[in-house]
Amino acid sequence: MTITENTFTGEFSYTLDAKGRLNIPSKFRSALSPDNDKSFVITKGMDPCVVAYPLVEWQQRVESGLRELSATSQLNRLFVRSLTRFATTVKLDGQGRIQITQFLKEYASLDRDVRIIGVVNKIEIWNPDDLQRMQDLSQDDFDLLSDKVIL
Amino acid sequence: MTITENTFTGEFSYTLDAKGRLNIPSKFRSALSPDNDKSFVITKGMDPCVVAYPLVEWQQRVESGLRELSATSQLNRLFVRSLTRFATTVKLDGQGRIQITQFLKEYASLDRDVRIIGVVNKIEIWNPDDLQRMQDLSQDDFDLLSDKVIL
DNA sequence: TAACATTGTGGGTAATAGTGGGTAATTATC
DNA sequence: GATAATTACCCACTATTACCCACAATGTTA
Repeated sequence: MTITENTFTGEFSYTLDAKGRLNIPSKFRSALSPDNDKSFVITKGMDPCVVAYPLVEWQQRVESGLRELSATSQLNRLFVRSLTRFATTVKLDGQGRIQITQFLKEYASLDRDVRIIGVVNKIEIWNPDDLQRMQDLSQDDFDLLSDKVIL
Repeated sequence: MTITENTFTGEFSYTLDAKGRLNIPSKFRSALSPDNDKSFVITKGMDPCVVAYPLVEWQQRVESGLRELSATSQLNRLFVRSLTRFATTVKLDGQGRIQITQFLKEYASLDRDVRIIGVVNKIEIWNPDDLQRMQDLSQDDFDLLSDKVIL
């Protein structure tokens, strides 16, 4: 399998059932490398959505990054707290679903229908209405960033 | 084999069958280098068409660039989302066909008859009517571009 | 020119994915 | 420590997808 591990793309519609369980798209599950122990870390996104990192991605990129931030700066302390406070490790059940915590459901106003999108190294879980309300990039913004990728 | 790998040229007419499958021209399939694992990444084009990149092309040019962008910047988040949301990795089936997602079919208004064109490092999939409506370049346009390429 | 291989297209069937619900195990509450 | 609430695990159903086989049309080779 040449597909890059722990890399996610695409948008999918799923339903959050009465028990608060949410199916993870099969494509995302198979992209998850085995060392993740079928686990994600879900937390509050910077946008009004839930963000899910593969467990190792969270440990290696996020946690270790936060470790480097000096706690003498109040800004740093607030930032670290905002990310870790609501972070929970969740494991896929036999059917490939995860459990979304009550707090995160409310934060992202997740009801029954949700939209799941892959954002390269992590996954975002949105209320469809909120996602649609997100403004598009202007051409100027796009031009600003277009040297990062070659389409 | 004298053809350059992962380089596509020419225009072809194909049909999207009832199951949403689309044949990829044999010439394009044989131009696809083995490390692509017979896979493309299909996504929304800037024009009203579907664009398909060889998997490694997408990984090297787009994905790796996006990975470097810090998600603490809102602009970056919008940018990454706008590129990955509509991107799906698809693999050729035994007959050399790919599956076009519902969203992309609607976006490019693809019905039964489609036109597939090679655009150097990627492939575009068009509704024949839309493609015809695209105007050709004028001499002025050519002049504007003349310092970019040497023909 | 006849035999053969390749290509584009269609369809049947088995496997998989998404969803829902029951029950036992675990955790929380009083 | 007993009871209630929550979670984890198992089973089940349906729709979709992946895989296989088939065939006509075209191109290629002997």
